[in-house]
Amino acid sequence: MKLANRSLYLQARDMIFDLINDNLEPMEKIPSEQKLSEKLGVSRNTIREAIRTLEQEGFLFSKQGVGTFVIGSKNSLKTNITTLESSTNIIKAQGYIPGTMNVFSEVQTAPHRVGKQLSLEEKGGEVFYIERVRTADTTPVVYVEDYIPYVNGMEHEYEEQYYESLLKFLDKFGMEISFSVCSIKAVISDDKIASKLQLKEQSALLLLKQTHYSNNGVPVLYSDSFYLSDKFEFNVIRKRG
Amino acid sequence: MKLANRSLYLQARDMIFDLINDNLEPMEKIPSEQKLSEKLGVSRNTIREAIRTLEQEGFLFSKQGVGTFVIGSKNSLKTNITTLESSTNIIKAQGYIPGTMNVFSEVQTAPHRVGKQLSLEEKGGEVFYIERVRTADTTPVVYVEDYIPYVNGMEHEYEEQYYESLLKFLDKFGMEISFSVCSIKAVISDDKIASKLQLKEQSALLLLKQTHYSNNGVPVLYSDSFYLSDKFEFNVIRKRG
DNA sequence: CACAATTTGTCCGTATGTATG
DNA sequence: CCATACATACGGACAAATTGT
Repeated sequence: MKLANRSLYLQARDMIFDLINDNLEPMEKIPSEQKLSEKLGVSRNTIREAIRTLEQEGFLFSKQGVGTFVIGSKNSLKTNITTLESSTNIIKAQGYIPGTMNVFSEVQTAPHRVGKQLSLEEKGGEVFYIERVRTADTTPVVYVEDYIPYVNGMEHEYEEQYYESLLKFLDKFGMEISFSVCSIKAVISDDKIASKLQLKEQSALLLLKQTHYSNNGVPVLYSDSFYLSDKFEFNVIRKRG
Repeated sequence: MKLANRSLYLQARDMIFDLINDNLEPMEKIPSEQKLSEKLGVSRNTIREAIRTLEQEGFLFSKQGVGTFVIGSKNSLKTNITTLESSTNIIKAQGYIPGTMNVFSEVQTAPHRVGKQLSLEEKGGEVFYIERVRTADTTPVVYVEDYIPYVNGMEHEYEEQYYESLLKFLDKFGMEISFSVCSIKAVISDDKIASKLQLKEQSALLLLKQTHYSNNGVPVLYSDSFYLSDKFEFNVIRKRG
């Protein structure tokens, strides 16, 4: 009972997801696990996996003895912060056309706080530093500083084609990102950031300080991302412990 | 095989959690599911449930074919934003003594945006409004505005003992909060907030706009919380989709 | 108030698939 | 090719919560 390159429970997730978006309203009850199991021809456990996934994504919640209900559909939930997405996809998700400006990069010695996060203390501590401004419909909306543990010749590989997707660039060096540990802060624009983002007055920025890890648990990227808060909305479902 | 009032997999979770905090360093490998299954005398499925829970809490990550590793221990991870906690607990978690100042409350007509979130359009749309400043070691750190669908006589029940825990107050009215849908923004302090939080200069604030739901999926509380960002750190583990 | 029906939650066992070294 | 470890999938059984009779 094995199909496609997408596991059964993810196929079930997709079907339930479509059901939510096409036929159900927020707070409406979805069919029972038993019914879905029969309807989709998979075991109840597989359905539970699918529902669990949609719960984590913030679309559903379950109540023992009662049922499983829709929290929000595709359109009601914007950017879920627990899902690690490229700025490109985040900009797209908010309905804009993404672009890139003012790219600057160089090989440099890692600042102390960055070296610490990337475990570069012993070795020379060199990083490939990249600075970018991302735009939405040509308006600057995000300023990002990336620090990547330096690999010889890396700077020559970084070409215009990679401006838009750092993730693809990192893949080339066997640094596939799996997850990030993210600290969320609010800051007020200083002169540097105001200039980068072409701000006329002081603005509130959402700062995501992130250490990204490969699927081996090795830190492969540290980044500070400054999002213009009036243009962006991050969401999260918080559950009582 | 049923004990206590805490399910087996949660007991297993607790034991693995202790193992992490007492014996293991970040990025270290924990024993295999098989070993843990034998050691704790439960099925591998139950161990997987426990590990899954700790993954969601941001303490572990697993890699197929390799093992499961520690991301951070209790002390390295501060406030995980995906866990819904009272301000009281958040302040405690950051190492301060919590307090409350400037409590103001009244029954009022719900502002439009609030009424919409609480589905109060039809009925008169009255809410019990509460304004509080929370302190950490007597320094103001959070300003909160709460809106609760009004129940007759509610304002007379709201006494000093509930200043610290709105959750307990809501329990009294059968409005037990189960989860919240939270939108994260950054804002600059305006005159009102500056006065409430006794700020001398413009400050960056982390704004959590939250609609809280009971375990029946009924919205029972809308709140705007303004956290002084230099005092607080919210964390989240973001995983690639 | 008691009881049954429904629905999700927990737990077990087993088997096979997939990734890594 | 093999051993190890996690991932997926099936099946069954009973527990716990809620709702209706």
